[in-house]
Amino acid sequence: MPVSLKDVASIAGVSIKTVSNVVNDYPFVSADTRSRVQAVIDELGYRPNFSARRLRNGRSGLVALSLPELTPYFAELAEHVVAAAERRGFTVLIDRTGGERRHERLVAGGIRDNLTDGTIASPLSMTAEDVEKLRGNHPIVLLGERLVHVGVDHVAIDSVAASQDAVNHLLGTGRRTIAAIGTSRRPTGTVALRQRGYEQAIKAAGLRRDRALYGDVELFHREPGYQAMQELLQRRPALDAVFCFNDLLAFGALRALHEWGRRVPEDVAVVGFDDVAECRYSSPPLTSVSPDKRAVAEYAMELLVQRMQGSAPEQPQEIFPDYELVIRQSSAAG
Amino acid sequence: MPVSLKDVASIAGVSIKTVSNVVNDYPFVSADTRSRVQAVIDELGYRPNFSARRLRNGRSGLVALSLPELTPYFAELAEHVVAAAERRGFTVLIDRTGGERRHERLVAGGIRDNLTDGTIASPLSMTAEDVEKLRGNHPIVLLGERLVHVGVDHVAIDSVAASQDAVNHLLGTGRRTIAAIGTSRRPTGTVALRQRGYEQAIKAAGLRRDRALYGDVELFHREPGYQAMQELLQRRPALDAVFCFNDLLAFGALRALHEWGRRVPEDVAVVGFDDVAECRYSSPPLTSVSPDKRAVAEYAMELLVQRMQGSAPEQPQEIFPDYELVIRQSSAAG
DNA sequence: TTTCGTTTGTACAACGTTGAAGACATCGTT
DNA sequence: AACGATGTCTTCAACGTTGTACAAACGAAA
Repeated sequence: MPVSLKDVASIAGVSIKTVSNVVNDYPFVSADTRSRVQAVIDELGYRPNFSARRLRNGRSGLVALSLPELTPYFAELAEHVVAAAERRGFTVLIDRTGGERRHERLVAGGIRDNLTDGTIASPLSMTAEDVEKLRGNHPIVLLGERLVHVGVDHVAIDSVAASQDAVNHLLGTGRRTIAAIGTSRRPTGTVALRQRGYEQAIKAAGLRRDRALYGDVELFHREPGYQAMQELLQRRPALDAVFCFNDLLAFGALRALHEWGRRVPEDVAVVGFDDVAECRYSSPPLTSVSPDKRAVAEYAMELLVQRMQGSAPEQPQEIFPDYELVIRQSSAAG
Repeated sequence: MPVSLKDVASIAGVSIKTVSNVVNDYPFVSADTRSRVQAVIDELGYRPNFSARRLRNGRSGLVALSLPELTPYFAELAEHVVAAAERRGFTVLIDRTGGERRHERLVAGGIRDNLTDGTIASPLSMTAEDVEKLRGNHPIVLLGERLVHVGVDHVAIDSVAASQDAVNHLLGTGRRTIAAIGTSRRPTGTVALRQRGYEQAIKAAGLRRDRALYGDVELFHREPGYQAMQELLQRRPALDAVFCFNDLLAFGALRALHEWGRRVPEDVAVVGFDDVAECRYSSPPLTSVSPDKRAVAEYAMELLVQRMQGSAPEQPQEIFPDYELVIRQSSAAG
């Protein structure tokens, strides 16, 4: 049923290769032949067979984007990655891992049996060894915090500095009892860095570290943020600020604060991380660390393309795109 | 560099086909041979070549999900579609069309040169003819409102009834001056249906249609919702309810109402559409029409699989999954 | 022992495409 | 007139896989 080069060739009265040449804009085809062949192509509605092409020349033009889930931050990032890929003639295949290590390992292995030419991954639970062992020679670029000692390119903003900036901003508006939501007993990856930034800022301000101000959390979603905020309010009713490790946690926290009758920002200031679109419309609008998502996507694609072309330097690259703290009402001076 | 069947075969001392048989769990392979071959496969880290397989047997195991953009509703829907596909052994390739007709037409044509086995699409600007002409015999299932007279399967909740329910609910809490946000001068697709539902409910309640209560909008985003709400408040300061054609518009409207000092729900009730996660955390939490997204995704995949297998009935199917109106604080009795 | 059926393995061709290499005109030079 | 250069098109092989058809080995039944 599908139309192949052969069909076009036989009708146009030329060889298969000539049709192929027309399709691929090979220069040495006479205008006459070209238009004649093109007419038949249009007539029959020929479309190149992707698999055959890839089988022959080893490139699929596909790039995998592997994300834990399609939450707002990742969705916004994905939009930028798709755009960046399109500019370079690649198609993005978005793979949702659910943060499961088994699935993520599959991805590092070249996703679904070498279907794609390269992978941009934002791993949650994958370990350094997983990446090392499984990627083989499949080009891969990691988004988000670096897994220690992994010889792989990666692109991420400086989470420690950004977190410090966020907490310093809270300190600057006179807050002194600053909680954190998104912490963990055994912090790894992103959590470890943001937690470190928080602690360094607290310490630098001469405040003491208070474990009761840590809102531990399993997932970076709204509901856990809501829960954590409630627990914090029970333990430390006098807290006057919260730094949330991502925006969703902050939205949950805002709801809890509202229910407890705490005014934001008068009683409690709140800062988030990621600066998703929702920040501008929450009540009150949320102050947030805003990574330059476009830059993250652009750098990631650029690195990946270099790897795929083999034009990248030997040693793994690390890129830290810009970020800024976007100050909104949720952290106005109390 | 990559390991092929040939490599495995030569090392294991069997034919290529035997290795293939082991890989594909072909029954008539002795346990002995099987384990020996499997050992070599593991040893060499063999992975089947996707393109070669597809070239040979005509199936890629890929399904395209074509969406205008990765806004919250589509992102949530995508999660469900990915899950539904995974259950059936398919991988989803998410394609972001940007709502551009040119891009959507590409998709209907079998996305990127028959890379996928089928397509689930949520078209924005594609016309009936586009679909008819271009899909060829590529299996396709449409999400969202039906394009008139298109002979293609489609899955969507009954938008007219759902909109009526939403407006009736507002009427039931005593509201009488009910605006709509998301309308259009020349409504098509989703907009047409929701607008019709709104108008029918208004008329059935014996109220008169008031063009000044229509908040026309270009995009279903937060910002246009915000703008539209402001204009409505200028034109009809006494309005006591707003029905928004999706949640993002409603979030924008909430912000505008807040800035104008209108209390929600006391002064103005607000209802949205889609019931995205954000609804439960907005201020106040947003009443919204909640489509059974899981069912939408499940039905769509089921239909698509049937089409791909050729086991679907001749005439195009239409499926209307369940929905419910989830009532939250934003529309509590004023 | 012969015969037949079952189990296990192999050889071959083909899927649609493109790179390499070459055939064949045509044309301008010498 | 012979020559190479150039432009245009073709032939051939190969990418890695699997369906088809068949061969070999084996055991059981006659």
